Amino acid sequence: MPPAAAAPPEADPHAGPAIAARRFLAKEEGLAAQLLTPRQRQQLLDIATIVKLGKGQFFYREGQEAKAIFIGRTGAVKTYRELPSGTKRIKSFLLPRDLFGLAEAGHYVNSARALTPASCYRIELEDLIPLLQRDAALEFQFLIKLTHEIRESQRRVIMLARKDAIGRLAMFLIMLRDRHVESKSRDVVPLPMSRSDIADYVGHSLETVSRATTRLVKQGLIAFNGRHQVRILDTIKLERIAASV
Amino acid sequence: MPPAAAAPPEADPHAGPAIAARRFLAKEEGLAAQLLTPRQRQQLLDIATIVKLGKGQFFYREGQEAKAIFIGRTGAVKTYRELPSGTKRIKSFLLPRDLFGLAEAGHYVNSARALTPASCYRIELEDLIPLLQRDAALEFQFLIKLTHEIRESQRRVIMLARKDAIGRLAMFLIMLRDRHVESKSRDVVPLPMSRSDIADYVGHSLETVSRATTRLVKQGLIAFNGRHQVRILDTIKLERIAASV
DNA sequence: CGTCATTTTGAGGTATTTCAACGAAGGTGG
DNA sequence: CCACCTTCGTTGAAATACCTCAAAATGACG
Repeated sequence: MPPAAAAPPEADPHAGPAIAARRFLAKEEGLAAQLLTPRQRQQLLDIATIVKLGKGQFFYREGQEAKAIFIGRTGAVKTYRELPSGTKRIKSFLLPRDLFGLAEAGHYVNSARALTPASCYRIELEDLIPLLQRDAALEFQFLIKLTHEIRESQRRVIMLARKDAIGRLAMFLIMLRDRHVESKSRDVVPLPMSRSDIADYVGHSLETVSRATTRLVKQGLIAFNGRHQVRILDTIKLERIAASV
Repeated sequence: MPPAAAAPPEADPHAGPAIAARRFLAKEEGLAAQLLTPRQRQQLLDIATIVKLGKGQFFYREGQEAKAIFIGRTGAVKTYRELPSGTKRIKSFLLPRDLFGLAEAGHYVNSARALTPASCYRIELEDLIPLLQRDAALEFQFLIKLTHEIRESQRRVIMLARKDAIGRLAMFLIMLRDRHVESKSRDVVPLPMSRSDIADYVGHSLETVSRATTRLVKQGLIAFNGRHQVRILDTIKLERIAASV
């Protein structure tokens, strides 16, 4: 999606919430980071600390008191929830610029763990809330972020509604590619998560995902550079598969 | 979920957005209608018209220009999207108090159709936007509504991740029961939608859903009063099935 | 009360899951 | 730096569950 043309939220001091409403109701596109003014960005940086974690380490765990929110900076993070049965359900994969750490009733509802060495901005709620109180436009940017969550969730519903393994995988790959905007070659997509994480996310067994990737490779649509990097060889066909709902 | 204890948003005229932020970040519970002050409610009623439609009629169709939002009043509504392949994908079922008609780029992204004779409040964006501009707290109530959408979407993801038909159906029924707060007996749940709508929603074929309901009936967990009303006979067991992820 | 759409039930085909074993990769310690 | 060990990924075969096609039964509606 091309970024929505949007007047800077701070153009009119009274416009913040109002524009917010209009945007929400119109479901505008746009990542918060892209819409932040330089000053807003600086304000956030001023109160943010940078947290660097090694692969497998936790930013926070399910049930802990939620004192801060996080924004991806480098690397990749997954959030998930342990289920009574012991299995875990992946909730989402977070890349740079993604906001995570939203809580329910003051506690984190899932755990956030680094998939690769990762660094994130950590912003204490204690510092953030007063800032948002003063800047409705900035607050709005956070709300925009939430709409992002809605959309991701809905895309995932569409994906999960498909019954064929290859279709789901194709959608997953396309989704990942579209989120990974790091210039370079658009068709080389990093796959920082494990196959079993993918399986969890797309709602199939690990083996099924493995077989599906193998089939895509054999059909010449994708190729692997190691296990954690895919190169999309035939975008057209892959997109066709992903779109053929 | 019990309604969140919340100070009236209008207590402090400047508190609107700030409280909004805190609530969002803390993911408080609560339906907009429950949090609206009498005055806000009246303001909305003043600009709302009531639309009554017969079963099967459309509140709006996919692609139409979005000029108004709707809030369920009586009856049930479904929103769905036609897919290129001709099948339709149910996006959600709307009950009284539910907000729907959010647009993307000024147009409705799905169609809204009455499942039963239904009436809804219709609020023209033209009238709503200025009102929201004046009342940040009211605006916030609309945003709260959106978080509701996030949550429903996420619950659905959990449901779709399950692989067994009975489990999905059980979750669906519990979900519906929890949304249908109409006092009376909590265990009699109206099922205004068709089996094929359910099938679409839970991501299975119509026949599979039918077989799953039959099995639940034979196990004595539920019983039907006609096709559009279920009575939950064994809440404990049904919830156990729904929860056993 | 009859017609039509919806739902249920049945049987066969197919895709995924599960169980199991093998192979590859990554991490650790010697 | 290599060897070992553990984790992760691939592949195979059998079992299971769902899907599709088809026909009968139920219920809705005029």
